[in-house]
Amino acid sequence: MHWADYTAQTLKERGDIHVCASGITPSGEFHIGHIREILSAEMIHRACLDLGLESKYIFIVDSMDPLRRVYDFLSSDYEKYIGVPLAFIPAPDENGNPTQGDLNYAEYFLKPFLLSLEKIGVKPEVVMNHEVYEQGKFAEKIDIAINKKNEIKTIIENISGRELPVDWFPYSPIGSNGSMDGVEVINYEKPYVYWIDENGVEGKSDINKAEGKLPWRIDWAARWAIHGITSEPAGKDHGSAGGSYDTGIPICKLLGGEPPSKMVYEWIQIKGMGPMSSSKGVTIGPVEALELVPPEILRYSIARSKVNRHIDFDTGNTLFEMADEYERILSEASKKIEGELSRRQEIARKTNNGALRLSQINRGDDPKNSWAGVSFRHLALLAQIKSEDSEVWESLRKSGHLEKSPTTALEERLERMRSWINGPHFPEDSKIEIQKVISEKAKQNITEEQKNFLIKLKNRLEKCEWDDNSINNQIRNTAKEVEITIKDAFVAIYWLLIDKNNGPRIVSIISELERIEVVDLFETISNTEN
RNA sequence: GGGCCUGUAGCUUAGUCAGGUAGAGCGACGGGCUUUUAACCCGUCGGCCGCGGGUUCGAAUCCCGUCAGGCCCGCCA
Repeated sequence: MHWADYTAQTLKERGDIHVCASGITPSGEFHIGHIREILSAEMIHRACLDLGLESKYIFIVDSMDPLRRVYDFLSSDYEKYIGVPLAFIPAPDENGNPTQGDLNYAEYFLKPFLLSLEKIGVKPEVVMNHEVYEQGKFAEKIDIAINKKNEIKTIIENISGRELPVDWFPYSPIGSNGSMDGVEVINYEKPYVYWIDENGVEGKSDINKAEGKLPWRIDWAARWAIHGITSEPAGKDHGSAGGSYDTGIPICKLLGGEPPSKMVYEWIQIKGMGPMSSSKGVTIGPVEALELVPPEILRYSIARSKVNRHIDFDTGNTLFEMADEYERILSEASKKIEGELSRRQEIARKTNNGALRLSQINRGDDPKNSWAGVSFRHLALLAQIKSEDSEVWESLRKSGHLEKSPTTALEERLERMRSWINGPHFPEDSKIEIQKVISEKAKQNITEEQKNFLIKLKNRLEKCEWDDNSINNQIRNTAKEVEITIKDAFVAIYWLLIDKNNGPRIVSIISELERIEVVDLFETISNTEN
């Protein structure tokens, strides 16, 4: 059974109404790791619906979280905003300077991310956390937290093993300069928290407004209660013993809520580069990813892995494998079952089908409609030697991959394939560049005998039938005639045509090219000294 | 120091929650397509399931121990 279905089944025991949630702090560019946060919850949500439960999916944006420090992509002008909630800070421009517009910092980073989510079919109910504070929905929980300050302190200290300062207070008010840093609480009289900030200014914060916030560990527990969250997968940073999930559970109960059961997902890493980190520039943005990877396959990359396994996000060779795996599972799903399946095969099939189902952009879409019918590898090959899409379709019809017109799924694949090929992530060894003239490297690698062969071959290619069969025959016959091995003959052609000593079946490539193009290239070899 | 996760074929892994003869993909190798490498098709090889103990008629699966790798433990999610 797929992990999302399994989770949904577990949730069913708890009740019939569910709220699945994700929470992310918009402190910088969103990256592919955040997609896992989102999709883990969203897939559970879909699985709940598929199980006949009532469910909604909310995406809580931690817009009330303060700016921690001046990140590398920000100018030093942001110094003054440290400690200020992200919703109350102006968005940066492309140079990292604060802008004058209406857009705040949180929205600035959120907006493009939401667009990407739309493309992968995620339609969350977006909750801006600072608005929840503004609406006074946190007030009751803040009041309880302050009244039960010592109990909460004990929970945090016992479970996390961390010692809190003597003047610790379960609410951080915003001081006179807008920052929560260095503000000391001096009194609480519902609904006001009285404080003195680092400039010596005194003031009060109304807990019914966004004039301060709960510290993270309590904030999280409080929102479970406020929104009635029943499922919130969290990154493994929260999952370790004594982490915020562990303290959140008893705190949530203390605040009168029923916490979700703990679920921890592993992180996505970029292959060979360790964990995703905005500050180190080790990121692939969802926007960038979606330019390369079809949306259902991006979803599949999350759906196929169990939550507790880390994912190596790799835009190189493994992308070929993953995309082809998607196609394969898809075609297996529609195959008729022959004979009895063993229990294990049954499980595998169910899991795969679950992954396919949850990978669809729109819930309920038939996975079969996303079938492209061509492997990524083959498409990559064609996309590189055919500049016009129509030529690609023509070739696919010839090879029997395509009957009539390409499906939308296939058209979109080709479009992304082209941006993948032209971008920096396409694997070097999969690149095929048809040469216009013989390269220096090729000259050095081609012997005198091979050169003779190529010149002879050119003459024949000028007039032979232009199909795989006769081109191949010309090559073999010519090789025989000049007495070089078939292998040497092909190696020479590879060097001339693609500047490498091997590659895909070269005859097929030649026949896909225009005769004139090939002959012109062959022409350039006769002018070389060896 | 505390804890989490992972360890199954060369590589990526399924199967572990519900114990019942170890599955798949890729790669490699071989073959087919009058063709030779990365399009298509078929086949073969390949696993003391990290190691040691225990429970059981039976363990990859449960229990204990052990080793190895990855990761988390600041109001950073």
